[in-house]
Amino acid sequence: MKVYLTISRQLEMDIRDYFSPGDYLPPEARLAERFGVNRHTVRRAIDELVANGLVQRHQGKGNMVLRQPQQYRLHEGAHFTGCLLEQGSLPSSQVICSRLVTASDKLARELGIEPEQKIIQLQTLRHMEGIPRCVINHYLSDPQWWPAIKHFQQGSLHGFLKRALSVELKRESTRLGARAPSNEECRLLQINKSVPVMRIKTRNQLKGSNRIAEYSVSSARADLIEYVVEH
Amino acid sequence: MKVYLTISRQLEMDIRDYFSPGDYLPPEARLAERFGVNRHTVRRAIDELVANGLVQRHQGKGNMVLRQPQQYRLHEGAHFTGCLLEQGSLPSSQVICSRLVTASDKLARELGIEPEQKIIQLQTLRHMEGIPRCVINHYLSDPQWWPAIKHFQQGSLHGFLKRALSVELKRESTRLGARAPSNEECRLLQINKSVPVMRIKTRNQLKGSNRIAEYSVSSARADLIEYVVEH
DNA sequence: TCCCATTTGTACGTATGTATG
DNA sequence: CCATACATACGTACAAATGGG
Repeated sequence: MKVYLTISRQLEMDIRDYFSPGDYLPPEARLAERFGVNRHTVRRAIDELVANGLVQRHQGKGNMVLRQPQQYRLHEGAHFTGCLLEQGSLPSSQVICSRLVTASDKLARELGIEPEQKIIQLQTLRHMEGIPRCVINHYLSDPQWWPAIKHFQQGSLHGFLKRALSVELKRESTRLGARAPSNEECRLLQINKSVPVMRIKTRNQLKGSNRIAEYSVSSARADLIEYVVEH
Repeated sequence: MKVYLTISRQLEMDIRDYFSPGDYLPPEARLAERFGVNRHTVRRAIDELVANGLVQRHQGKGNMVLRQPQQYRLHEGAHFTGCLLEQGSLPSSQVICSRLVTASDKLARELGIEPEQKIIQLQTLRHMEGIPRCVINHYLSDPQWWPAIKHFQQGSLHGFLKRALSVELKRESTRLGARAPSNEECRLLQINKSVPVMRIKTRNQLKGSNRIAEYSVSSARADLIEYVVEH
């Protein structure tokens, strides 16, 4: 029997019984000592856990438990179902970071502005039942909103814009795709590369105008989220 | 710069220039010698190619090239854009197979019928520009349609139903997700496991009734298709 | 800022097991 | 049975990231 597979299974059981998501496994060196094998063999075993999305490696820190083995049966019911049109008005989002950036060519095109202009970037993360499920990058074309926006912490972005700036937004377009997650998405959503993310790109106009005020890209864990379209 | 990454990139270029899908790379030992590195380092480089779906390992035989690197640049423009609501009415679909099957519990639930009943299954594949992009499984709850349906070869299913059976369907629900492709989807869409598929599940009622007449599951290559939602 | 201990990441070397033809 | 080629496992060393003093 392959050593790394038996170790991998033992670690799975350990995780189930003694660890919680967010915990760090013992250092590889210690595990190697405990199992009486070389550190490479432990690494190979942990590779399996990483490939199965159970564990995430953090250089210099350790190997973090993402979730329990019995929880990672994908696509077996118990999905969350989101509404496709609620983007930006989600009440339970939390701001990860917000800053002024210069618009890339691509972003400028989406926002209908000239490249190199300053825009506001806002990154929010949405949890449900304590699990991060969706990360959204909002791009706002009007840098004059910055003094107000930088105090936005959590809740509904569109609600905040209305309250703080008397601005109302109207959906102009919605595009829908899927792809393998970026490294940053893996980190924020606590997944690994094998779990696709669904991506929703929306453009929102200022109400009563046809200028694009906001462009947002949402990435949702495809193993936990399913969207419904309203008819 | 990390050695294994530069080797991996060199191998990608070699594959593009000198290898065809189905070819075998030189043995790892030879590559190690050629690059002046240890065999483990070559293995690590090939791991990257395997993870990107470029190469498959065959113990005792060698490492087989699956496809060319330039084919797998994902999400770099030149997407096809589909409309989310056109399912079943696609004119350019081609029937892969059609048959009478017994409904599983899951399908019965979706169709609102009892399990074990006979239903019609229709599998269609949609090409665009010669590339298979979307495979759809249609399930029709009324087996009496079978004599007519079994002659359906290509075109719009909903159009055919209207012409041949005077039946009109109306969308009742649309659900949207993404996941890694099944083996069958890999085969039909000519992709490998690293390319996610977007899945659209729809339920269609008989017009003027609320019985579900059709349940369909569409799987589209997420690297080539983006859907737009009409407002 | 800098140093240091800890921990993961990369790279080398060697040996043996296992599948293929 | 044999040669070839990939798979696993041992060992060693140093690089790179992290966090605390």
